[in-house]
Amino acid sequence: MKPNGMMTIGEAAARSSVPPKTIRFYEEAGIIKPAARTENHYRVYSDADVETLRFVQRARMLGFPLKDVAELLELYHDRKRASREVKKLALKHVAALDRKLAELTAMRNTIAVLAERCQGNDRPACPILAELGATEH
Amino acid sequence: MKPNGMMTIGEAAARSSVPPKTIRFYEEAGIIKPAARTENHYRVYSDADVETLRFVQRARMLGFPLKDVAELLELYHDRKRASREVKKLALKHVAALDRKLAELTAMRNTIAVLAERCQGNDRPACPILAELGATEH
DNA sequence: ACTTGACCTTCCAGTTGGTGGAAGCTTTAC
DNA sequence: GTAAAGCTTCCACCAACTGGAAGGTCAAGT
Repeated sequence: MKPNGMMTIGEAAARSSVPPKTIRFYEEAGIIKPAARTENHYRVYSDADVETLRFVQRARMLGFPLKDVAELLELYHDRKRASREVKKLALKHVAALDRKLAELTAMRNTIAVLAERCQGNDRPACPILAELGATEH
Repeated sequence: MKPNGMMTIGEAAARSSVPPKTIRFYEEAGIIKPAARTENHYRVYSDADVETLRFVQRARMLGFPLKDVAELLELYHDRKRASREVKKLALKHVAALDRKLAELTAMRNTIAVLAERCQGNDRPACPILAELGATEH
């Protein structure tokens, strides 16, 4: 564990697992505060900034949209937050994931069933194309 | 059932459930062949074109990426195709869907577990934020 | 001292699959 | 006759980055 220190974007990237390009993008997008600069315009990051970046990274890995990540970050830094707000965002995201899962599962099963019925040989007959080309539903 | 007839993009859109904008986009993207034109530059569609659009629409509803839709369409119009090719595309897509499903399911479960442990009240304590802000993995 | 390579900076383009709107021409309906 | 509806093209925008070009800076090696 190194003590507090300022670092360049490259090191902050290495420590947070967020690539430099993405850090700049988050800054531009208003997800994180603009970094301080050295006299030669290099961005400078503190350990606290790295923590923030890690937070963003974890939230993204859980699939939260960036807008929600920004809100979560605000709540994270607000000592007077109500956990109700956080839970609301989390449950909203779970609901969105459930919708997406249902959609993808339906697709997957439809195609898998069709593929199973397809011979997969040299001949043209194919239930997959037949289904896609069906005139009637 | 109307007999064969030429129609404008609006009617083709209505019959195929693919909006005019999207039809033009598919043409621009090379998914479908450029439509014939009248002397006043209006696009003209035949019943066969509508069939093609419906094919594209169904393939998209099953989540096939546009590139794969283009390939499927080519196979669909090739009487000498091997169903092997079609099946290969279908199984590749099933595999992609399975990967996505695994990813989303993992996200969903992680967040659901965290949310369950969150009181969701006025107070700031929150396992969701705690997890996102965790210094150690 | 100088050069090379690895950083950093900004800006622009591309990705995927469309959607919305502006500006302008036709055609249709009243 | 005129206005609404529908057609045309082109440009911009959504998410969430990623890649590359052009140029500035800095540390190390010779």
